[in-house]
Amino acid sequence: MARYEPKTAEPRQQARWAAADAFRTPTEGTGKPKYYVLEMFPYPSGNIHMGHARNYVMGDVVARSRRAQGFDVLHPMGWDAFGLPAENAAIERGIHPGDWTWSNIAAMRDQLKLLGLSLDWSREFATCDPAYYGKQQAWFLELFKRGLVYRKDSIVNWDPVDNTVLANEQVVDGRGWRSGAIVEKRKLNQWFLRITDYADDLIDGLKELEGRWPDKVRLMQENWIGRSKGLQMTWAWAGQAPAAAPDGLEIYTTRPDTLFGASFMGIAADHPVARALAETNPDAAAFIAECRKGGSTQAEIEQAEKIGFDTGLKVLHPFDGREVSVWIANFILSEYGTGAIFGCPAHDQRDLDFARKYDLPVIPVVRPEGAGDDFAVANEAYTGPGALFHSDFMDGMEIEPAKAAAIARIEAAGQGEGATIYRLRDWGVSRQRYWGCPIPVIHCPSCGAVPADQLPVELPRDVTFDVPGNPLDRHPTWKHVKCPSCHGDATRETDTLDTFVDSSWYFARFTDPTAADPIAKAAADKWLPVDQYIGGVEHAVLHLLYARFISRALSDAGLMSVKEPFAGLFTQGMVVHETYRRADGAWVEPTDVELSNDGGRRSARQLSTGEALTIGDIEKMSKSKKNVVAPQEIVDTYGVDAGRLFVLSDSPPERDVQWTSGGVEGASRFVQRVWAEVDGFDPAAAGDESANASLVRETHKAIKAVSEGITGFRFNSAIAKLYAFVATVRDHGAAGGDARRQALSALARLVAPFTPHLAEECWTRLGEEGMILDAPWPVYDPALAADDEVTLPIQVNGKRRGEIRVARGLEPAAVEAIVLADPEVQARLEGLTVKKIVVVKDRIVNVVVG
RNA sequence: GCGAGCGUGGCGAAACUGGUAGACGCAAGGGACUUAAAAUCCCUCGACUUCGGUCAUGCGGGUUCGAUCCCCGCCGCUCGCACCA
Repeated sequence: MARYEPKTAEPRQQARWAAADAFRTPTEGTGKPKYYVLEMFPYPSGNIHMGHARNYVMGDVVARSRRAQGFDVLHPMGWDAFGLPAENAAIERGIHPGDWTWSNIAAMRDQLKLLGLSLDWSREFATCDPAYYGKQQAWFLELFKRGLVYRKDSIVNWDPVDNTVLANEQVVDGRGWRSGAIVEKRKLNQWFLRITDYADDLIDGLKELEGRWPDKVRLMQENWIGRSKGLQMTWAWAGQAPAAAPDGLEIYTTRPDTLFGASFMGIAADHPVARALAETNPDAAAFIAECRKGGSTQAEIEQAEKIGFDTGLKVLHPFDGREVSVWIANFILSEYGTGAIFGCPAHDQRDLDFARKYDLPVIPVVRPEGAGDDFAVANEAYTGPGALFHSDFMDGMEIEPAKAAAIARIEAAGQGEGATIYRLRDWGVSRQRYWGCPIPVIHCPSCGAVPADQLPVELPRDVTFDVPGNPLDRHPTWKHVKCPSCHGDATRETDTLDTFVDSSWYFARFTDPTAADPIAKAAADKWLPVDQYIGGVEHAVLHLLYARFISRALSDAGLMSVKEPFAGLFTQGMVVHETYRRADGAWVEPTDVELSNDGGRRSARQLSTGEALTIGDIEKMSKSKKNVVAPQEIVDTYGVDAGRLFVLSDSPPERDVQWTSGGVEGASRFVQRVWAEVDGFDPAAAGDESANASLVRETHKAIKAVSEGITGFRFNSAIAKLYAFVATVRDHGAAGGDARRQALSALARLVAPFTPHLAEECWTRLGEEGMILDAPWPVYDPALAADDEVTLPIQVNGKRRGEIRVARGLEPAAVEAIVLADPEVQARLEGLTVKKIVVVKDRIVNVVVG
């Protein structure tokens, strides 16, 4: 009997699939239902790591099993190829970002192909290809025409050394992540997409994804959009109105019921009234400067003391007409609501902290049940339920009715209206970067911003990175063009699009990647939505929210029909590994480590130096900690199938999996065992009748368990069942003939999604025609899986005391009789009174005694 | 601070909607084969035990014939958001 040799078998099967063009997506009407499986496409950093591999293997298990179940499967792959690292490579190594990116893509494609994934490579594209981003420019202009794209001044994080805007995530402790320079706030004219137009729809749509998206992700998106309902209203000035807000002070509140508890007004340091005051009042200017100095790190915000500045301005209370003073306060956010609030210290902790510091009145207006007129708050604001008091027309009302009453009164007086506001802001998409999709707009001194008339607007290749800043800006000719409208001298927009734009529609382009239109409607209508999307939870908000938004916007523009792009979402865990460290603090990679285990005490030694190592935390595989295992090494040592199996076998897919060499060796042993069973099959041996029947039963149980494990995304359980099933097949040495053939045939088809190369080899060895790829999924027959006898545990007062074997489906009354007649049970019950017997059919018996 | 999730052997974990806790794998121990090693195969493997049992799913209560699963209160860890009015 020959050992299974992955080294020869795997390339052999991959060549077979390639020769048959086996993974090309069926396009003609096959009459089969469609299934679109997609893994989040990678950034071409140059290397496929284990995290990628686990992600794509999961997708491949889904794709291969759906195919076997009779679906036409679309399973494409591409490259999210624009972005900063390419420019950094250009700056550091003098390579053109395009060359760097394309050579990385070539390298990664080769690595990916080793994994034996059932991908339709004919649909591959990279977002940095003008054939892709030109189409993106086309729909961008369509949204521009429809008013979903606009320009406005906005305050951005500006890195003065790199001369560029930084995303919030690129600012670490107030410094640029790359340059280390202190980040400035700068006002720039930027392009925005009106995602806030879709805020409600994006929240409401989440409801329909219940059960198909992780609750966590839906919740994160809901919080991110941050819808709140309240009252937007204007307070009239007492005395002379400041020029910056002649009509009064506009505020937003979610607690209009507490209006009678107002004791001060708070405005943000950036509020127009505050800024105007600073021009004439040096103290105010100094205070505002102080506010701006406040750090932006989390710890600093947490500890920041609430400080304020009394402007001397006063407004009139809308209900009782008293005067309320207006303060500039550091804890008011200028970007949220109107940048101004009314302070109600009794029922808001921040307001209370502020009021205590500046000795402002604290007026409780909501009291919990049972509290009297003397209800007061000390240093903790009361935010619980209760009834209104000290509140005139709202006295005695509960909070919700009081809110409605207050809003009605303000609306009747024409001082404001009920309003819903969002935390979500419009999406700023301008980046002062070369390696991105050019924004296809031409600025004309007389016509303004005009859509480019020639698409694609291609990036010029001849750029340099020797000076900081955007090379498009200083390119000698690229930006100088004629206005498409008046044909006068004009300039191109030199900002490029945020790379999240590139990834917000690629799944639609995959349905027909060479179409003349950005999205080929017929193909998109056929394949979308993506039935199963798989990727990291780190994209829970940004990427997934942007993609949902763009799908809605493009649908409304008539470019596609599906508003909710991902019908099913799965977020997979990371691949983690132990870390090893030398006494001098240097990290050591696993290939240079020898582990030993002395009666449970583990120790590590560096192979190259012999030095003792400290075994450190288990962390995400990363270059900096050197705890990386390359897929290539695993393929070389154990074969792809063992690696594919192991990344899914040891942990539930949504959880992190710890890579261990012992684990992958276990997977490799399983591969050998499967092969040994198949290779040792002797069709001539008929087998023993009862063993045959038993093997058929076990086969059908395995089909059921593995099938359910795969569809339920419990790959680890499915694999455990496969391990157990192989042992079962082996233990049924007395079974042969058709029963054994069926068992092995089912085994091969059940392992196929996980270890496809092995499965093909087995298929051929079993004498089957063609490829297992085209074989149908084994069918589970409940009648064949059922045992005719079951084991019933017998409990006495809930504790297990024994068991009996009875015919399956035996009625409770009959079971009861058998149990009571059982001598062991009788011995146990001696001297006791049986109060009750609970019999759950085919499950358990519980005798309750007193 | 707010929100969500998770706590089960030495380790990763399993247990379908409340019904035999620890499947499967790793590590460990013992044995077979071998001149030896590797590989492979077999056995043991939650704790305690007077060997009949007893205790065990973070801790303390509750509901139930029966709780890893449901409810209440703690403790711990992880993640997300973070002065959002």
